[in-house]
Amino acid sequence: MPTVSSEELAAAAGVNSAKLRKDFSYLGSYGTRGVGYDVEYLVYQISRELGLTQDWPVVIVGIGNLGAALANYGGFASRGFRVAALLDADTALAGRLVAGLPVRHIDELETIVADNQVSIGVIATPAGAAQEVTDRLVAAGVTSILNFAPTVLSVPDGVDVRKVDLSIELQILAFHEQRKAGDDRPEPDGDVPAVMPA
Amino acid sequence: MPTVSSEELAAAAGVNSAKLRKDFSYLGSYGTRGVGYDVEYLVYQISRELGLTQDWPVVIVGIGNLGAALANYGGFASRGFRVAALLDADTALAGRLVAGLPVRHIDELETIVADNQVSIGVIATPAGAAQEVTDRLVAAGVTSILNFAPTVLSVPDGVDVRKVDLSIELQILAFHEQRKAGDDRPEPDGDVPAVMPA
DNA sequence: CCATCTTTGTGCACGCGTTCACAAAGACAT
DNA sequence: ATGTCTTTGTGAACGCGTGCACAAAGATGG
Ligand SMILES: NC(=O)c1ccc[n+]([C@@H]2O[C@H](COP(=O)([O-])OP(=O)(O)OC[C@H]3O[C@@H](n4cnc5c(N)ncnc54)[C@H](O)[C@@H]3O)[C@@H](O)[C@H]2O)c1
Ligand SMILES: NC(=O)c1ccc[n+]([C@@H]2O[C@H](COP(=O)([O-])OP(=O)(O)OC[C@H]3O[C@@H](n4cnc5c(N)ncnc54)[C@H](O)[C@@H]3O)[C@@H](O)[C@H]2O)c1
Repeated sequence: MPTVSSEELAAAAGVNSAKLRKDFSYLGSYGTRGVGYDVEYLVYQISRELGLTQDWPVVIVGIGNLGAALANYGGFASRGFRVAALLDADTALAGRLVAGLPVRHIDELETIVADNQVSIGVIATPAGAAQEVTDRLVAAGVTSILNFAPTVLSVPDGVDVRKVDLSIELQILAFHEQRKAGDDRPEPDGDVPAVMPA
Repeated sequence: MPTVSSEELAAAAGVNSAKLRKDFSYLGSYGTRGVGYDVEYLVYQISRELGLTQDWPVVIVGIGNLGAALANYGGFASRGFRVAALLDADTALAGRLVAGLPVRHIDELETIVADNQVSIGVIATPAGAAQEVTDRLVAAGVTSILNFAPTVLSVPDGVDVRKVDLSIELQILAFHEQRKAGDDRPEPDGDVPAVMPA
């Protein structure tokens, strides 16, 4: 039986082995003292706890540059996500195949969500349409939204929203970049704090 | 002079006002007791500290579905980022205009990075090419990388990498989704922990 | 069956970020 | 000027996640 110790896993992940064991302990006692963890069983338990053993249908709304790129992304299917439908308001797009799926009109949203029991929606529309699309998704029964539009969405309690914003990612990089440059070239005026958390 | 209090800002941001004041204090004492913060001056100081007052040239490598979508993203320029060049290995793409910029061949990478003092690179190539592209970017002088390819990149010390992974965003949503569903339908067998950190 | 050896599971202590609470600062009115 | 009132800036307490350290579990060999 192939096994792995918390020490090996911790080294591979670059974390402390005690933290790893404590995290695993929240899922139950799946290890064998003196031996380690049964790899296959551990993978299954973690997958189950993370929700990877079930199939999650998702809809993508807004099949423009970004929406099409997302639809083509293979990492989707390989992690248990199935694209139930691609939706767009543009009637000229309707029926066109993107990543092997036909683009359907936004007015089919309610039917598609209900028929496929979709609980996760991806928004790749322009910012101006994002709130309206969100409201329709929520009304149709979607309770998790991944938002790529640069807007803050308001949703009722019980609905989760995650926002992906390229600008913020770049700003974080730029911030560290500035600090790297500043280390050997301190600001001449004293308005920069002497100490600041990293 | 338009001002704002830490209490107002905290309410708007949904955080504790003391935390907000302490955070601001790391940038210096820009507030006036009994009044609040001068909005314009505060915005400038925060912008400067975050590196938003300077112009950051970036290169995007891999102008496929995703790379083109990123190049078209307007949020780039509005936050002080300037796309210095679009690079791709496909010679058929060379010269084609994407978002108003010509696609240039990957072999121009070193020259472009040096000429424009590019310190930030965005990788949107297939996973198989990402490490090779990274190595060339780093060798050319890039010290911050935003990676969209589903691979872990290895870089020397001093180089920052941020990874954007749609699958993980969806997995986080799916995890919470599963917990929502599980609240009213507890698992019959006892292998689910009674308590677990949110 | 007992001894030994490895590795888990976890109590406890430490450190850091968050929050409380208040003295000091400064605006503004009288 | 002096007093009052608002809001900052920060010392101190609190809470939580991380890491240490070790007893208990269980495999393995004699
Ligand atoms: N978060 C990021 O990093 C990032 C990166 C790039 C783009 N974006 C954002 O993603 C969104 C899409 O970008 P894009 O480049 O694909 O834009 P796009 O214009 O190419 O595509 C938008 C699509 O949405 C459709 N649409 C418009 N209104 C709609 C509605 N009410 N219902 C359904 N569909 C509708 C349009 O027909 C179009 O096909 C934009 O908001 C953009 O700012 C975000
Ligand atoms: N992180 C995410 O959420 C997410 C989403 C979608 C796609 N992706 C990933 O982004 C990457 C790009 O996706 P895509 O759909 O645009 O793929 P794509 O195939 O449309 O584009 C890839 C581009 O990279 C170019 N390329 C290949 N090798 C290169 C090299 N050595 N140097 C320079 N350019 C090279 C190709 O010519 C092509 O134009 C993939 O790795 C994909 O898995 C990530």
